[in-house]
Amino acid sequence: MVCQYRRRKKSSKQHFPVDNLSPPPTVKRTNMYNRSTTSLERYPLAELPAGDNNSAATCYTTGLVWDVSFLPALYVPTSPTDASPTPGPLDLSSPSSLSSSASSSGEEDEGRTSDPPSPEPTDTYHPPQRPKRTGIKSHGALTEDERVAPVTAARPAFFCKHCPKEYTSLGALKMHIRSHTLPCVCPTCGKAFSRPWLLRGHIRTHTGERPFSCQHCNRAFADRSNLRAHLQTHAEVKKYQCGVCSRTFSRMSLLQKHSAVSCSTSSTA
DNA sequence: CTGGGGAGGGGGCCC
DNA sequence: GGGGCCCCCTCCCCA
Repeated sequence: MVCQYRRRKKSSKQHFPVDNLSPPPTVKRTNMYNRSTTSLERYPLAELPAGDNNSAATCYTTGLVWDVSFLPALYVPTSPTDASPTPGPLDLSSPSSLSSSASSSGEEDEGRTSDPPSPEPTDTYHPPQRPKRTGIKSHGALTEDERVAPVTAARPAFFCKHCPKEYTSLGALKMHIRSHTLPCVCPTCGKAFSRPWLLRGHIRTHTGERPFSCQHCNRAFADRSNLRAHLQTHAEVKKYQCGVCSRTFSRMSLLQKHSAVSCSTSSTA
């Protein structure tokens, strides 16, 4: 018995919610580590130059330069030509760590699952490009999943060996590594998840449980986020607003489509 | 084409 | 430090 799941791929979060009703996530998530780039990517569209949405995206991307600007403090170019997909930091401490089964020997999955049916992440993931670093000297006694770059006294960097992501705390890195090792396995269909609550939510798809109901229409949902999205349909003013025509949408994707089609000409003119 | 639901993922916060 | 939960987000599919 195989659960039929649609193939999903996570793309980079590069959209810009226009949240007129609540502070942008960047306000809420203030102090932690890796959210910075993502938060920057969520720069509200309405705050971007309204005359050129495409350029706005470009400008926004350019805005990442701000984020990148502090990276030299963290990154050490392992070589002047370190643009190759081969991640330098991974080579520093354990050249064979990549070839070894990191997920099976990592700190997370061992003993957590009997036999995760999901393919070994390290077998399939090919790190695209490790950002260049400054100050990487040596790695301490971490698991082979974890690499640390003692770059600055204030901000040590831990980064995942499975992907280019980096963290300033080991706990955050370990949390992230779970997304690679997927220690939580559905007993019904065998699908693996990174966190128990994700698994619980998935199990609801089997049981049909819908604990989250809309107070307006009594429609029930298995996922709170979906209920929240649904509540947007009841709202007169939706969460995402077009910076050009001020029309609001319940979903960012709808706003994007709208901006690309309806307001594209006016926004680019 | 638009709007909405379903499912899933990631990071942050709190305990 | 870890677990649980939350919020936000994305993608796919369908009406």
